[in-house]
Amino acid sequence: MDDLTEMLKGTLEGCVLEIIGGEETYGYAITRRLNELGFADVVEGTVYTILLRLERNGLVQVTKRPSEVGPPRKFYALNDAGREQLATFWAKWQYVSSRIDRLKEGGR
Amino acid sequence: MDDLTEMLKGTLEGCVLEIIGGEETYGYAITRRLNELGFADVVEGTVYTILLRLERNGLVQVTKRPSEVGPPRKFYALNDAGREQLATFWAKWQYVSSRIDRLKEGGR
DNA sequence: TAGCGGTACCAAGTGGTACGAGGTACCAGG
DNA sequence: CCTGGTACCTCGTACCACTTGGTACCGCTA
Repeated sequence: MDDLTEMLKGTLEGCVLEIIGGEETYGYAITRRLNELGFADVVEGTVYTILLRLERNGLVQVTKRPSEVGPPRKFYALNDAGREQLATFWAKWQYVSSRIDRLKEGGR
Repeated sequence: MDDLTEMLKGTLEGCVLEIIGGEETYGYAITRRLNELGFADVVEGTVYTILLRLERNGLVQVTKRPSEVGPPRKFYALNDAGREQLATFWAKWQYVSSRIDRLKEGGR
């Protein structure tokens, strides 16, 4: 599937939030996870900008831990604000996707 | 529902394409239609920029017709390239929305 | 021990898209 | 004549995913 980037705007951040909500994890692993999930073209640079934004907006708690196979990892976990933001994201997604699906099924 | 603008990026153009595909129509009416459909905050300026883009990209055929209740209207209809683009849009939407729904339903 | 591939992070700049604000103009009714 | 509805457009802004390029840690192997 080619070039989904425009369609991912506004949703990719929510996806990252959901992944972090599932378990405490770090940027490199999140990228791999997204690729697994079918977002094949999402690259590290993109994920890191999202993570920095989440941190800047106070939605995550960050913990640095050493790794045995490479440089130290920055683990991200949702805080209360993050969980709230995630709920809002899913509400918006539900709203938007249902309207679009309705439009697809012939309008009214 | 508040501020869906980021989530609409990349999908709004497809929605406009779908509306035009349903029947030949014009900018002002498309805006009203989107508002009806639940995209309440979409304003005329947004729709016009999309319509200009569609025209520039050669996806629509444009016909100007006088109106009895105001200034002349610019009617838009899909051409072959437009119909193809619309099909591509729905394929992408299907792809993206299914992956996101899967992520929502606990991952794998 | 030098180099390579995998792991892991970050920064600066680009391009596309929706939106805000404002302007023009046609028309009917009070 | 003036207001409100209809109908079009333009310019600037903000935001987001992406591109490109860089740093650095680690284990393996030639």
